[in-house]
Amino acid sequence: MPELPEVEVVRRGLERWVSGRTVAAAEVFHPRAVRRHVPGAEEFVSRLRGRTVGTAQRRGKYLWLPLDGSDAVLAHLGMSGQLLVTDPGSPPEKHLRIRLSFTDGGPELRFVDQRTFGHVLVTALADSAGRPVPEPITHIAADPFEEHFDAGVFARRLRARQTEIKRALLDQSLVSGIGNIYADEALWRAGLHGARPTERLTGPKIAELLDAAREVMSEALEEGGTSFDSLYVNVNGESGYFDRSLAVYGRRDLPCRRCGTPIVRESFMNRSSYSCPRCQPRPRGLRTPGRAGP
DNA sequence: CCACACACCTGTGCGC
DNA sequence: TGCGCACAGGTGTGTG
Repeated sequence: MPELPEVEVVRRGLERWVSGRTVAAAEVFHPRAVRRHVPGAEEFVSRLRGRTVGTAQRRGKYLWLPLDGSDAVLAHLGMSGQLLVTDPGSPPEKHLRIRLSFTDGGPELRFVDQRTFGHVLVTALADSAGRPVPEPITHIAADPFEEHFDAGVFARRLRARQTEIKRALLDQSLVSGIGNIYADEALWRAGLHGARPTERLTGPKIAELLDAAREVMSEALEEGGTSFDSLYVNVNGESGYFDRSLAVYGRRDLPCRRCGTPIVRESFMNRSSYSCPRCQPRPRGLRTPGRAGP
């Protein structure tokens, strides 16, 4: 379940191991892995041959490798995607989907993905929110660590939404990089229940929430990325498993680290939300599912 | 334009 | 032992 910190760990790995090298050949082992590459798998392969990779880039949960010229290889890891740097001769992984070899005969880059929610494609770059990004992700908002991220614009757009705060945090067109785990953690730090209506949040509270999101993701990044199962592996194949910094996620019935109240799990958007019922009281009245408004 | 439900996937763990 | 099912959940698409 890679979110921003995990993806950043992968980006750093790509920058170290892949940037500056020239692709000798690409192979696609599963068509679903390149389903977003509109011209098809064969074109994907021919488009990559002989191209030299620039400095690895990231926005939110998306990664890309600029190519000489004006396009880039774009990747999203989805739920279970991994980018592995491996010895050229090593045996194929069970869920190996794409392999890139390089002209220097050095390590290969492999895209391995069990659940096939992730994908890779080659695309042109376009301008978005102050910098060039791959065309298919121009609708993805800047993440909170980008230089051009505008907290004022974020607060204004957030309050204009008629929705709940956790939904908004997960909306990558509003702010990118935050997934289910760090959304819960940021909400806990800010003392907000995920069902709080966005329209009634104050400017200072939104700023506090944004700071909390930045903090929790920075801390996870320092620890090498967080993930809740063994599926997430960084670019060198090492597990990014780490959960010491998590205060609520996956901690049902365990004591809140702030007040000791047992953490509760609630179902939300077909997934789990964890919160402290004392530190993060559920809003009363309006837009509580199954209840009439005042 | 906006909000939301749902499809897309596979492996794991649990109850019966 | 094996079967069925809930669960993990990010994103694009379709619907109202």
